[in-house]
Amino acid sequence: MSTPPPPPTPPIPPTPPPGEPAEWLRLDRQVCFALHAASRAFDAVYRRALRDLGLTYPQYLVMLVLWEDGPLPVKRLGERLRLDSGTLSPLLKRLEGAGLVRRERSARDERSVLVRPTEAGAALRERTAPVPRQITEATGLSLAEIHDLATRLTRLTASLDEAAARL
Amino acid sequence: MSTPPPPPTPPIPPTPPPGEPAEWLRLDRQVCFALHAASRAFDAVYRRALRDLGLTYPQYLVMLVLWEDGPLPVKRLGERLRLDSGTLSPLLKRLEGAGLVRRERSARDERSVLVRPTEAGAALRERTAPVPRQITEATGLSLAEIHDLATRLTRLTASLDEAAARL
DNA sequence: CACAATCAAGTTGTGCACAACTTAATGGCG
DNA sequence: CGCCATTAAGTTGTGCACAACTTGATTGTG
Repeated sequence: MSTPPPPPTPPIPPTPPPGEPAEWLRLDRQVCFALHAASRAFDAVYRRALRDLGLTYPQYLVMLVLWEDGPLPVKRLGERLRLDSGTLSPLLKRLEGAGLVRRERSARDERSVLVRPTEAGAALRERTAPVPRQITEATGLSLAEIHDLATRLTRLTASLDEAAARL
Repeated sequence: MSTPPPPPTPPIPPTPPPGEPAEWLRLDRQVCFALHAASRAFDAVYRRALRDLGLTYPQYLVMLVLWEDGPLPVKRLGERLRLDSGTLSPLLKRLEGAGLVRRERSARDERSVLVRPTEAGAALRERTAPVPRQITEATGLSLAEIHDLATRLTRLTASLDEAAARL
């Protein structure tokens, strides 16, 4: 290894008051560092929780959607997960290589490719049962807090999307 | 571990309340999707804000640290940013190729490499002045809300790190 | 009907992130 | 002193994410 795995030294002062416009730089730094770090920390926890199942975190998200919604065209999968074909195509190819999904071109619309869990893919669902609990426990948050956080983040994402469209 | 009182908690979620353990799966899905999506949305906004400067978001974070702290060895940079040499080495090589930093091996400790902004790198700082404001505005949040969010995320990251170490 | 615009997937190229490994310098301890 | 564990940085390989592009099917409009 090259650097400490979890020796987090968040560059954040103990109690920085939210204040004047001059604080923008510092606050911007804080929130972007914090979100970036949180996202990577989440990834790390999922990686460990999923490693025995042979799934990466994004692959797990794909399987979750397929388990809940059933077979979907790549397009819809991308809408659900906010991912484009440039990301999904190779990811799905790997899932197919692992025998977890099948891809079949739609007869109705030859452009569309339906992604469907295989038997093995469906069977894997049971083995993921302990994962959500592991994750929620790892957050150290109550269910109410998790729910609140998810809600805030969803709203934040909507604002950011809107702003990105204007840039 | 229970976290301190969920601060103001101004916005009550428009979605159903958190409930029993049976809700874990759904909540886990919500929060992991939400955090993943928020992180990517943030990246997208930064990407657009920084594109005329020729910086990626992680490169910008590196420059921010160097601007604030001055020349640092790769090791310390990695501690600040939670990144290891496997990520930093090629990133720094690109920054050096762009003429924004110089890397010089320490005479005192031949293992260590000091990263130092060049003139051009220091000059770039002014051009990034509008970025923090653009980002904070894109979030649609008040400074107090941003501060609160950053605090929560930092705590969350600490919990996740601790849990990851146990897995 | 023809044909241009649109659309779904896939491909290519760049960059980030991390695990596992290598290399070289350092420091500690007998 | 001599040797070995540790350390810093870099390298390699895998996978995700996205922009820009290609290919082939479909749709809409004259």
